[in-house]
Amino acid sequence: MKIATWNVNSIRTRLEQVINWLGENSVDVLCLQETKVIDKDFPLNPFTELGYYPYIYGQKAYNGVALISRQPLEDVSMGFTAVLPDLDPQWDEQKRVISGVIDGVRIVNLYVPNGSAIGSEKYEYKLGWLKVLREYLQTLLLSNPEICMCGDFNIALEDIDINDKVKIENHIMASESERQALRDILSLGFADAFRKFNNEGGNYSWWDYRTAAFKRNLGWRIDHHYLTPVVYERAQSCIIDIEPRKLEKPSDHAPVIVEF
Amino acid sequence: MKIATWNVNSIRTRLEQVINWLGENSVDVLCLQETKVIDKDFPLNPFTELGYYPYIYGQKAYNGVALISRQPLEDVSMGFTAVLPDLDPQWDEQKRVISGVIDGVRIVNLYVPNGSAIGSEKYEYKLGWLKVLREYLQTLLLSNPEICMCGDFNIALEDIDINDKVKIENHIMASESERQALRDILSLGFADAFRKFNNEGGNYSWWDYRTAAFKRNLGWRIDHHYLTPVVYERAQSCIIDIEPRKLEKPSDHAPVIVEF
DNA sequence: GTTAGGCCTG
DNA sequence: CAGGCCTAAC
Repeated sequence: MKIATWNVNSIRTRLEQVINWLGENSVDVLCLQETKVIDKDFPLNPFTELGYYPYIYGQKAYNGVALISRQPLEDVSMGFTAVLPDLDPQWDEQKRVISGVIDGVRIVNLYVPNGSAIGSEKYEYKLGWLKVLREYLQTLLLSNPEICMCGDFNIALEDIDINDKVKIENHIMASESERQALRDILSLGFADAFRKFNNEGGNYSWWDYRTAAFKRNLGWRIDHHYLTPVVYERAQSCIIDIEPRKLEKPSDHAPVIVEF
Repeated sequence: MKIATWNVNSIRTRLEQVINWLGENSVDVLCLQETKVIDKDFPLNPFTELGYYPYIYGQKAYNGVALISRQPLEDVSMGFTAVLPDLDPQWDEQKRVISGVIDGVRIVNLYVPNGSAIGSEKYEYKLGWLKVLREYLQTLLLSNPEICMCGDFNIALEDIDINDKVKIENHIMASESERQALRDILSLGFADAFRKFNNEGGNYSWWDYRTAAFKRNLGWRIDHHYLTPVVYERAQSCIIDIEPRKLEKPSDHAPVIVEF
Protein backbone atom coordinates (compact mmCIF):
# COMPACT_ATOMS: atom_id res chain seq x y z
CA MET A 1 0.00 0.00 0.00
CA LYS A 2 1.35 3.38 -1.05
CA ILE A 3 0.29 6.58 0.68
CA ALA A 4 1.46 9.98 -0.55
CA THR A 5 1.22 13.40 1.08
CA TRP A 6 1.51 16.59 -0.94
CA ASN A 7 0.85 20.19 -0.08
CA VAL A 8 -0.14 21.36 -3.56
CA ASN A 9 -0.66 25.06 -2.76
CA SER A 10 -3.99 25.32 -4.62
CA ILE A 11 -5.43 22.26 -6.31
CA ARG A 12 -6.91 24.34 -9.10
CA THR A 13 -3.59 25.92 -10.00
CA ARG A 14 -1.73 22.63 -9.65
CA LEU A 15 -4.39 20.36 -11.14
CA GLU A 16 -2.52 19.32 -14.26
CA GLN A 17 0.66 18.57 -12.30
CA VAL A 18 -1.22 16.56 -9.70
CA ILE A 19 -3.12 14.55 -12.28
CA ASN A 20 0.04 13.86 -14.26
CA TRP A 21 1.85 12.85 -11.11
CA LEU A 22 -0.97 10.56 -10.05
CA GLY A 23 -0.96 8.97 -13.49
CA GLU A 24 2.73 8.18 -13.14
CA ASN A 25 2.69 7.35 -9.43
CA SER A 26 -0.24 5.10 -8.85
CA VAL A 27 -0.44 5.52 -5.11
CA ASP A 28 -3.35 4.07 -3.18
CA VAL A 29 -4.12 7.26 -1.32
CA LEU A 30 -2.95 10.78 -2.11
CA CYS A 31 -3.30 13.18 0.81
CA LEU A 32 -3.54 16.79 -0.32
CA GLN A 33 -3.12 19.96 1.72
CA GLU A 34 -3.74 23.60 0.90
CA THR A 35 -6.33 22.82 -1.72
CA LYS A 36 -7.56 26.41 -1.24
CA VAL A 37 -11.01 25.82 -2.65
CA ILE A 38 -14.54 25.40 -1.40
CA ASP A 39 -15.99 21.95 -1.92
CA LYS A 40 -18.38 22.93 -4.70
CA ASP A 41 -15.46 24.18 -6.81
CA PHE A 42 -13.07 21.28 -6.19
CA PRO A 43 -12.19 19.64 -9.55
CA LEU A 44 -13.51 16.14 -8.82
CA ASN A 45 -13.81 14.84 -12.39
CA PRO A 46 -10.12 14.66 -13.26
CA PHE A 47 -9.69 12.34 -10.28
CA THR A 48 -12.76 10.19 -10.83
CA GLU A 49 -11.77 9.85 -14.49
CA LEU A 50 -8.46 8.40 -13.28
CA GLY A 51 -10.45 5.92 -11.21
CA TYR A 52 -9.90 7.62 -7.85
CA TYR A 53 -12.41 8.46 -5.15
CA PRO A 54 -11.93 11.99 -3.84
CA TYR A 55 -12.92 13.01 -0.32
CA ILE A 56 -12.65 16.74 0.15
CA TYR A 57 -12.82 19.19 3.02
CA GLY A 58 -12.11 22.71 1.89
CA GLN A 59 -12.74 26.39 2.41
CA LYS A 60 -12.32 29.57 0.45
CA ALA A 61 -8.77 30.77 -0.31
CA TYR A 62 -6.97 29.10 2.61
CA ASN A 63 -6.18 25.63 3.96
CA GLY A 64 -8.30 22.75 2.70
CA VAL A 65 -7.42 19.05 2.72
CA ALA A 66 -8.44 16.09 0.59
CA LEU A 67 -8.01 12.34 0.38
CA ILE A 68 -7.79 10.91 -3.13
CA SER A 69 -8.18 7.14 -2.84
CA ARG A 70 -7.95 4.40 -5.41
CA GLN A 71 -10.60 2.43 -3.56
CA PRO A 72 -13.49 3.79 -1.51
CA LEU A 73 -12.47 4.76 2.02
CA GLU A 74 -14.33 3.66 5.10
CA ASP A 75 -15.39 5.85 7.99
CA VAL A 76 -14.27 9.13 6.43
CA SER A 77 -14.19 11.93 8.98
CA MET A 78 -13.82 15.67 8.41
CA GLY A 79 -12.45 17.99 11.07
CA PHE A 80 -11.69 17.50 14.74
CA THR A 81 -15.25 17.71 16.01
CA ALA A 82 -16.40 14.61 14.17
CA VAL A 83 -14.13 12.72 16.58
CA LEU A 84 -14.28 15.13 19.53
CA PRO A 85 -17.93 16.19 19.64
CA ASP A 86 -17.47 18.30 22.77
CA LEU A 87 -14.68 20.35 21.23
CA ASP A 88 -15.22 24.06 20.58
CA PRO A 89 -16.35 24.03 16.94
CA GLN A 90 -14.08 27.02 16.28
CA TRP A 91 -11.27 24.51 15.87
CA ASP A 92 -12.90 23.36 12.66
CA GLU A 93 -13.34 26.74 11.07
CA GLN A 94 -10.01 26.20 9.37
CA LYS A 95 -10.22 23.05 7.27
CA ARG A 96 -7.08 21.16 8.19
CA VAL A 97 -8.07 17.60 9.08
CA ILE A 98 -9.54 14.73 7.11
CA SER A 99 -9.21 11.03 7.74
CA GLY A 100 -10.45 7.71 6.45
CA VAL A 101 -9.74 3.99 6.69
CA ILE A 102 -8.26 1.78 3.99
CA ASP A 103 -7.43 -1.91 4.55
CA GLY A 104 -7.70 -1.43 8.29
CA VAL A 105 -5.28 1.49 8.40
CA ARG A 106 -6.61 4.92 9.27
CA ILE A 107 -5.06 7.61 7.14
CA VAL A 108 -5.02 10.94 8.98
CA ASN A 109 -4.28 13.81 6.65
CA LEU A 110 -3.22 17.05 8.35
CA TYR A 111 -2.37 20.59 7.44
CA VAL A 112 -0.78 21.89 10.63
CA PRO A 113 -0.93 25.69 11.04
CA ASN A 114 2.25 27.46 9.98
CA GLY A 115 2.36 29.70 13.04
CA SER A 116 3.73 32.75 11.26
CA ALA A 117 6.17 34.15 13.88
CA ILE A 118 7.11 32.83 17.29
CA GLY A 119 4.97 34.50 19.94
CA SER A 120 2.39 35.70 17.47
CA GLU A 121 -1.31 34.99 17.79
CA LYS A 122 -0.95 32.45 14.98
CA TYR A 123 1.86 30.75 16.86
CA GLU A 124 -0.36 30.34 19.89
CA TYR A 125 -3.05 28.98 17.59
CA LYS A 126 -0.57 26.44 16.24
CA LEU A 127 0.34 25.26 19.74
CA GLY A 128 -3.29 25.06 20.76
CA TRP A 129 -4.13 23.22 17.56
CA LEU A 130 -1.43 20.64 18.27
CA LYS A 131 -2.92 20.03 21.72
CA VAL A 132 -6.31 19.42 20.13
CA LEU A 133 -4.66 17.12 17.60
CA ARG A 134 -3.24 15.05 20.43
CA GLU A 135 -6.69 14.57 21.95
CA TYR A 136 -8.08 13.78 18.53
CA LEU A 137 -5.47 11.07 17.99
CA GLN A 138 -5.93 9.63 21.44
CA THR A 139 -9.59 9.13 20.66
CA LEU A 140 -8.91 7.70 17.22
CA LEU A 141 -6.37 5.25 18.62
CA LEU A 142 -9.06 3.69 20.81
CA SER A 143 -10.72 2.25 17.71
CA ASN A 144 -7.89 2.52 15.15
CA PRO A 145 -4.57 1.18 16.40
CA GLU A 146 -3.15 1.23 12.88
CA ILE A 147 -2.68 4.80 11.79
CA CYS A 148 -0.71 6.56 9.11
CA MET A 149 -0.72 10.22 10.14
CA CYS A 150 0.68 12.36 7.37
CA GLY A 151 0.61 15.83 5.92
CA ASP A 152 2.28 19.20 6.11
CA PHE A 153 3.31 19.51 9.77
CA ASN A 154 5.09 22.85 9.39
CA ILE A 155 7.55 21.49 11.95
CA ALA A 156 11.05 20.12 11.45
CA LEU A 157 11.74 17.96 14.49
CA GLU A 158 15.50 17.65 14.15
CA ASP A 159 18.12 20.13 13.06
CA ILE A 160 19.17 17.65 10.38
CA ASP A 161 15.78 18.30 8.76
CA ILE A 162 16.73 21.92 8.09
CA ASN A 163 19.30 23.36 5.72
CA ASP A 164 22.19 24.97 7.54
CA LYS A 165 21.69 28.43 6.04
CA VAL A 166 18.81 28.82 8.47
CA LYS A 167 19.35 30.34 11.92
CA ILE A 168 17.41 27.58 13.62
CA GLU A 169 17.50 29.26 17.00
CA ASN A 170 13.93 30.43 17.61
CA HIS A 171 12.82 29.94 14.02
CA ILE A 172 9.19 29.20 13.27
CA MET A 173 8.80 25.51 12.36
CA ALA A 174 11.79 24.68 14.58
CA SER A 175 11.08 26.30 17.94
CA GLU A 176 11.23 24.22 21.06
CA SER A 177 7.55 24.65 22.00
CA GLU A 178 6.22 23.39 18.72
CA ARG A 179 8.77 20.57 18.57
CA GLN A 180 7.76 19.55 22.07
CA ALA A 181 4.10 19.68 21.13
CA LEU A 182 4.80 17.36 18.20
CA ARG A 183 6.92 15.04 20.35
CA ASP A 184 4.01 14.85 22.80
CA ILE A 185 1.86 13.69 19.93
CA LEU A 186 4.37 11.16 18.65
CA SER A 187 4.67 9.77 22.17
CA LEU A 188 1.19 8.32 21.69
CA GLY A 189 2.99 5.75 19.58
CA PHE A 190 4.03 7.23 16.26
CA ALA A 191 7.35 6.96 14.46
CA ASP A 192 8.75 8.84 11.49
CA ALA A 193 8.59 6.59 8.42
CA PHE A 194 11.25 8.55 6.54
CA ARG A 195 13.87 8.06 9.25
CA LYS A 196 13.33 4.30 9.23
CA PHE A 197 15.19 4.29 5.91
CA ASN A 198 17.28 7.44 5.75
CA ASN A 199 19.39 9.16 8.38
CA GLU A 200 21.02 11.68 6.07
CA GLY A 201 20.59 15.42 6.08
CA GLY A 202 19.87 17.33 2.91
CA ASN A 203 16.50 15.63 2.44
CA TYR A 204 13.79 18.24 2.30
CA SER A 205 10.15 18.38 1.32
CA TRP A 206 9.64 22.15 1.22
CA TRP A 207 11.65 24.97 -0.29
CA ASP A 208 10.64 28.62 -0.02
CA TYR A 209 9.66 30.17 -3.35
CA ARG A 210 11.93 33.08 -2.49
CA THR A 211 15.67 33.36 -2.95
CA ALA A 212 15.90 30.42 -5.36
CA ALA A 213 15.80 28.11 -2.36
CA PHE A 214 15.12 24.96 -4.38
CA LYS A 215 18.02 25.48 -6.77
CA ARG A 216 20.31 25.83 -3.80
CA ASN A 217 18.57 22.99 -1.91
CA LEU A 218 17.85 25.29 1.00
CA GLY A 219 14.85 23.33 2.15
CA TRP A 220 13.10 21.94 5.17
CA ARG A 221 11.70 18.50 5.84
CA ILE A 222 8.29 19.39 7.24
CA ASP A 223 6.01 16.93 5.40
CA HIS A 224 5.88 13.66 7.23
CA HIS A 225 4.39 10.21 7.56
CA TYR A 226 4.10 9.14 11.18
CA LEU A 227 3.12 5.50 11.69
CA THR A 228 1.88 3.49 14.64
CA PRO A 229 3.98 0.41 15.49
CA VAL A 230 2.38 -2.32 13.41
CA VAL A 231 2.31 -0.12 10.34
CA TYR A 232 5.82 1.16 11.03
CA GLU A 233 7.15 -2.37 11.19
CA ARG A 234 5.48 -3.16 7.89
CA ALA A 235 6.87 -0.04 6.17
CA GLN A 236 9.07 -0.85 3.17
CA SER A 237 10.11 2.57 1.95
CA CYS A 238 9.58 6.27 2.38
CA ILE A 239 10.83 8.69 -0.23
CA ILE A 240 10.52 12.34 -1.15
CA ASP A 241 9.84 12.86 -4.85
CA ILE A 242 11.48 16.16 -5.71
CA GLU A 243 10.68 15.91 -9.44
CA PRO A 244 7.43 17.92 -9.27
CA ARG A 245 9.28 20.73 -7.51
CA LYS A 246 11.43 21.10 -10.67
CA LEU A 247 8.47 21.85 -12.94
CA GLU A 248 7.32 25.28 -14.10
CA LYS A 249 4.99 26.86 -11.54
CA PRO A 250 5.48 24.16 -8.93
CA SER A 251 4.06 23.85 -5.47
CA ASP A 252 6.64 24.85 -2.87
CA HIS A 253 6.26 21.34 -1.40
CA ALA A 254 7.26 17.97 -2.83
CA PRO A 255 5.22 14.80 -2.39
CA VAL A 256 6.37 12.24 0.18
CA ILE A 257 5.41 8.59 -0.39
CA VAL A 258 5.39 5.81 2.16
CA GLU A 259 4.90 2.17 1.29
CA PHE A 260 3.77 -0.40 3.82
CA MET B 1 11.15 54.04 -41.84
CA LYS B 2 8.90 51.58 -40.00
CA ILE B 3 6.62 52.67 -37.20
CA ALA B 4 4.57 50.17 -35.22
CA THR B 5 1.74 50.72 -32.75
CA TRP B 6 0.76 48.06 -30.25
CA ASN B 7 -1.53 48.12 -27.27
CA VAL B 8 0.23 45.47 -25.21
CA ASN B 9 -2.15 45.39 -22.23
CA SER B 10 0.64 45.49 -19.62
CA ILE B 11 4.26 45.65 -20.71
CA ARG B 12 5.37 43.55 -17.77
CA THR B 13 2.99 40.72 -18.56
CA ARG B 14 3.73 40.93 -22.28
CA LEU B 15 7.46 41.65 -22.06
CA GLU B 16 8.71 38.42 -23.57
CA GLN B 17 6.26 38.62 -26.48
CA VAL B 18 7.14 42.24 -27.17
CA ILE B 19 10.88 41.62 -27.06
CA ASN B 20 10.57 38.59 -29.32
CA TRP B 21 8.41 40.53 -31.73
CA LEU B 22 10.83 43.43 -31.77
CA GLY B 23 13.69 41.03 -32.46
CA GLU B 24 11.85 39.65 -35.47
CA ASN B 25 10.33 42.95 -36.63
CA SER B 26 13.07 45.52 -36.53
CA VAL B 27 10.87 48.59 -36.65
CA ASP B 28 12.37 52.03 -36.14
CA VAL B 29 9.84 53.08 -33.53
CA LEU B 30 7.48 50.90 -31.55
CA CYS B 31 4.61 52.84 -29.96
CA LEU B 32 3.19 51.07 -26.94
CA GLN B 33 -0.08 51.66 -25.15
CA GLU B 34 -1.48 50.35 -21.89
CA THR B 35 1.92 49.72 -20.39
CA LYS B 36 0.19 49.77 -16.98
CA VAL B 37 3.31 50.50 -15.01
CA ILE B 38 4.89 53.43 -13.23
CA ASP B 39 8.10 54.64 -14.81
CA LYS B 40 10.40 53.31 -12.12
CA ASP B 41 9.13 49.76 -12.73
CA PHE B 42 9.18 49.84 -16.54
CA PRO B 43 11.50 47.08 -17.82
CA LEU B 44 13.98 49.26 -19.70
CA ASN B 45 16.90 46.84 -19.93
CA PRO B 46 15.37 44.31 -22.33
CA PHE B 47 14.89 47.18 -24.80
CA THR B 48 18.26 48.85 -24.34
CA GLU B 49 19.92 45.44 -24.69
CA LEU B 50 18.23 45.13 -28.08
CA GLY B 51 19.74 48.51 -28.98
CA TYR B 52 16.55 50.53 -28.56
CA TYR B 53 15.99 53.79 -26.71
CA PRO B 54 12.84 53.67 -24.58
CA TYR B 55 10.86 56.81 -23.71
CA ILE B 56 8.20 56.05 -21.18
CA TYR B 57 5.24 57.85 -19.68
CA GLY B 58 3.34 55.64 -17.34
CA GLN B 59 1.20 55.44 -14.24
CA LYS B 60 0.14 52.78 -11.80
CA ALA B 61 -2.20 50.04 -13.06
CA TYR B 62 -3.84 51.92 -15.93
CA ASN B 63 -3.00 53.54 -19.25
CA GLY B 64 0.66 54.38 -19.88
CA VAL B 65 2.39 54.91 -23.22
CA ALA B 66 5.94 54.48 -24.45
CA LEU B 67 8.08 55.08 -27.52
CA ILE B 68 10.74 52.47 -28.19
CA SER B 69 13.08 53.90 -30.79
CA ARG B 70 16.03 52.42 -32.59
CA GLN B 71 17.73 55.80 -32.64
CA PRO B 72 17.43 58.57 -30.08
CA LEU B 73 14.32 60.70 -30.56
CA GLU B 74 14.36 64.46 -30.64
CA ASP B 75 12.05 66.77 -28.77
CA VAL B 76 10.28 64.08 -26.78
CA SER B 77 7.13 65.37 -25.14
CA MET B 78 4.95 63.71 -22.50
CA GLY B 79 1.31 64.58 -22.06
CA PHE B 80 -0.84 67.34 -23.47
CA THR B 81 0.35 70.13 -21.21
CA ALA B 82 3.93 70.02 -22.49
CA VAL B 83 2.45 71.38 -25.74
CA LEU B 84 -0.56 73.21 -24.30
CA PRO B 85 0.83 74.85 -21.16
CA ASP B 86 -2.43 76.62 -20.37
CA LEU B 87 -4.44 73.42 -20.40
CA ASP B 88 -6.02 72.16 -17.18
CA PRO B 89 -3.36 69.75 -15.91
CA GLN B 90 -6.09 67.27 -15.03
CA TRP B 91 -5.96 66.19 -18.67
CA ASP B 92 -2.56 64.70 -17.99
CA GLU B 93 -3.48 62.70 -14.93
CA GLN B 94 -4.12 59.76 -17.21
CA LYS B 95 -0.94 59.01 -19.13
CA ARG B 96 -2.11 58.66 -22.71
CA VAL B 97 0.12 60.85 -24.87
CA ILE B 98 3.80 60.73 -25.76
CA SER B 99 5.51 62.08 -28.83
CA GLY B 100 8.96 62.53 -30.31
CA VAL B 101 10.66 63.36 -33.60
CA ILE B 102 12.62 61.00 -35.80
CA ASP B 103 14.08 62.02 -39.18
CA GLY B 104 11.88 65.10 -39.21
CA VAL B 105 8.66 63.19 -38.61
CA ARG B 106 6.87 63.66 -35.32
CA ILE B 107 5.52 60.40 -33.96
CA VAL B 108 2.46 61.02 -31.78
CA ASN B 109 1.59 57.93 -29.76
CA LEU B 110 -1.91 57.93 -28.28
CA TYR B 111 -4.05 55.82 -26.05
CA VAL B 112 -7.51 57.28 -26.58
CA PRO B 113 -9.96 56.66 -23.72
CA ASN B 114 -12.27 53.74 -24.33
CA GLY B 115 -15.36 55.58 -23.14
CA SER B 116 -17.02 52.62 -21.47
CA ALA B 117 -20.70 53.14 -22.40
CA ILE B 118 -22.34 55.83 -24.50
CA GLY B 119 -23.57 58.63 -22.29
CA SER B 120 -21.44 57.58 -19.34
CA GLU B 121 -19.07 59.91 -17.55
CA LYS B 122 -16.19 58.11 -19.26
CA TYR B 123 -17.83 58.68 -22.62
CA GLU B 124 -17.97 62.40 -21.95
CA TYR B 125 -14.34 62.25 -20.90
CA LYS B 126 -13.47 60.56 -24.19
CA LEU B 127 -15.21 63.27 -26.20
CA GLY B 128 -13.56 66.02 -24.15
CA TRP B 129 -10.21 64.31 -24.50
CA LEU B 130 -10.58 64.21 -28.28
CA LYS B 131 -11.25 67.96 -28.30
CA VAL B 132 -8.07 68.53 -26.33
CA LEU B 133 -6.23 66.24 -28.71
CA ARG B 134 -7.35 68.39 -31.61
CA GLU B 135 -5.92 71.50 -29.98
CA TYR B 136 -2.76 69.61 -29.17
CA LEU B 137 -2.30 68.57 -32.78
CA GLN B 138 -3.07 72.04 -34.09
CA THR B 139 -0.25 73.36 -31.98
CA LEU B 140 2.13 70.60 -32.96
CA LEU B 141 1.39 71.11 -36.64
CA LEU B 142 2.66 74.70 -36.43
CA SER B 143 6.19 73.37 -35.95
CA ASN B 144 5.83 69.77 -37.18
CA PRO B 145 4.04 69.48 -40.50
CA GLU B 146 5.14 65.88 -40.86
CA ILE B 147 3.29 63.77 -38.32
CA CYS B 148 2.58 60.10 -37.86
CA MET B 149 -0.20 59.97 -35.27
CA CYS B 150 -0.78 56.45 -34.15
CA GLY B 151 -2.06 54.36 -31.30
CA ASP B 152 -5.14 52.77 -29.89
CA PHE B 153 -7.95 55.15 -30.88
CA ASN B 154 -10.78 53.05 -29.48
CA ILE B 155 -12.78 54.26 -32.47
CA ALA B 156 -13.69 52.45 -35.68
CA LEU B 157 -14.45 55.17 -38.18
CA GLU B 158 -16.23 53.09 -40.80
CA ASP B 159 -18.65 50.20 -40.47
CA ILE B 160 -16.25 48.15 -42.58
CA ASP B 161 -13.81 48.35 -39.66
CA ILE B 162 -16.18 46.34 -37.48
CA ASN B 163 -17.23 42.71 -37.71
CA ASP B 164 -20.85 42.32 -38.65
CA LYS B 165 -21.84 40.41 -35.51
CA VAL B 166 -21.77 43.76 -33.74
CA LYS B 167 -24.90 45.89 -33.46
CA ILE B 168 -23.05 49.01 -34.52
CA GLU B 169 -26.00 51.30 -33.83
CA ASN B 170 -24.97 53.28 -30.75
CA HIS B 171 -22.06 51.03 -29.85
CA ILE B 172 -19.13 52.43 -27.97
CA MET B 173 -16.16 52.89 -30.32
CA ALA B 174 -18.58 53.42 -33.21
CA SER B 175 -21.01 56.10 -32.04
CA GLU B 176 -21.56 59.15 -34.19
CA SER B 177 -20.23 61.65 -31.65
CA GLU B 178 -16.89 59.96 -31.22
CA ARG B 179 -16.55 59.30 -34.94
CA GLN B 180 -17.29 62.96 -35.59
CA ALA B 181 -14.75 64.01 -32.98
CA LEU B 182 -12.15 61.88 -34.72
CA ARG B 183 -13.13 63.20 -38.16
CA ASP B 184 -12.70 66.73 -36.80
CA ILE B 185 -9.18 65.77 -35.84
CA LEU B 186 -8.38 64.15 -39.16
CA SER B 187 -9.64 67.25 -40.94
CA LEU B 188 -6.51 68.98 -39.69
CA GLY B 189 -4.81 67.06 -42.47
CA PHE B 190 -4.48 63.39 -41.50
CA ALA B 191 -5.24 60.33 -43.59
CA ASP B 192 -5.55 56.69 -42.62
CA ALA B 193 -2.40 54.85 -43.73
CA PHE B 194 -4.08 51.45 -43.68
CA ARG B 195 -6.78 52.46 -46.16
CA LYS B 196 -4.17 53.72 -48.63
CA PHE B 197 -3.41 50.06 -49.32
CA ASN B 198 -6.41 48.03 -48.32
CA ASN B 199 -10.11 48.66 -48.77
CA GLU B 200 -11.32 45.29 -47.59
CA GLY B 201 -13.35 44.51 -44.52
CA GLY B 202 -12.34 41.75 -42.15
CA ASN B 203 -9.13 43.53 -41.17
CA TYR B 204 -9.07 44.07 -37.45
CA SER B 205 -6.53 45.08 -34.84
CA TRP B 206 -8.48 44.23 -31.69
CA TRP B 207 -10.51 41.22 -30.65
CA ASP B 208 -12.32 40.96 -27.35
CA TYR B 209 -10.91 38.30 -25.03
CA ARG B 210 -14.45 37.02 -24.61
CA THR B 211 -16.49 34.62 -26.72
CA ALA B 212 -13.48 33.36 -28.67
CA ALA B 213 -13.65 36.56 -30.71
CA PHE B 214 -10.23 36.10 -32.29
CA LYS B 215 -10.87 32.54 -33.43
CA ARG B 216 -14.05 33.72 -35.13
CA ASN B 217 -12.37 36.92 -36.38
CA LEU B 218 -14.96 39.05 -34.63
CA GLY B 219 -12.70 42.05 -34.31
CA TRP B 220 -12.52 45.79 -34.67
CA ARG B 221 -9.98 47.97 -36.45
CA ILE B 222 -9.35 50.58 -33.78
CA ASP B 223 -5.54 50.89 -33.87
CA HIS B 224 -4.47 53.36 -36.51
CA HIS B 225 -1.71 55.29 -38.19
CA TYR B 226 -2.89 58.70 -39.35
CA LEU B 227 -0.40 60.58 -41.52
CA THR B 228 -0.10 64.16 -42.68
CA PRO B 229 0.08 64.62 -46.48
CA VAL B 230 3.81 64.44 -47.15
CA VAL B 231 4.22 61.37 -44.99
CA TYR B 232 1.05 59.84 -46.40
CA GLU B 233 2.34 60.25 -49.93
CA ARG B 234 5.58 58.58 -48.95
CA ALA B 235 3.85 55.63 -47.24
CA GLN B 236 4.72 52.30 -48.82
CA SER B 237 2.73 49.86 -46.73
CA CYS B 238 0.56 49.48 -43.68
CA ILE B 239 -0.20 46.05 -42.27
CA ILE B 240 -1.72 44.48 -39.21
CA ASP B 241 0.37 41.65 -37.82
CA ILE B 242 -2.10 39.23 -36.28
CA GLU B 243 0.56 36.65 -35.38
CA PRO B 244 1.11 37.88 -31.80
CA ARG B 245 -2.63 37.65 -31.17
CA LYS B 246 -2.33 33.87 -31.77
CA LEU B 247 0.14 33.29 -28.95
CA GLU B 248 -0.65 32.02 -25.47
CA LYS B 249 -1.70 34.87 -23.17
CA PRO B 250 -1.76 37.48 -25.91
CA SER B 251 -2.64 41.12 -25.77
CA ASP B 252 -6.15 41.67 -27.09
CA HIS B 253 -4.61 44.01 -29.69
CA ALA B 254 -2.34 43.22 -32.65
CA PRO B 255 0.51 45.48 -33.77
CA VAL B 256 0.00 47.69 -36.82
CA ILE B 257 3.07 48.68 -38.84
CA VAL B 258 3.35 51.53 -41.30
CA GLU B 259 6.33 52.04 -43.58
CA PHE B 260 7.15 55.37 -45.15
C1' DG C 1 -15.86 35.98 -19.95
C1' DT C 2 -11.11 37.25 -19.70
C1' DT C 3 -7.30 39.79 -18.35
C1' DA C 4 -5.04 42.81 -15.85
C1' DG C 5 -2.83 45.22 -11.09
C1' DG C 6 -2.83 45.57 -6.12
C1' DC C 7 -3.40 43.70 -1.73
C1' DC C 8 -2.81 40.34 1.75
C1' DT C 9 -1.04 35.88 3.35
C1' DG C 10 2.48 32.41 3.54
C1' DC D 1 7.93 34.50 -5.04
C1' DA D 2 3.35 32.59 -5.52
C1' DG D 3 -1.33 31.82 -4.07
C1' DG D 4 -6.52 33.79 -4.13
C1' DC D 5 -9.55 37.69 -3.70
C1' DC D 6 -11.01 42.09 -5.15
C1' DT D 7 -11.88 45.55 -8.47
C1' DA D 8 -11.68 47.69 -12.82
C1' DA D 9 -11.63 47.61 -17.57
C1' DC D 10 -12.85 46.13 -21.95
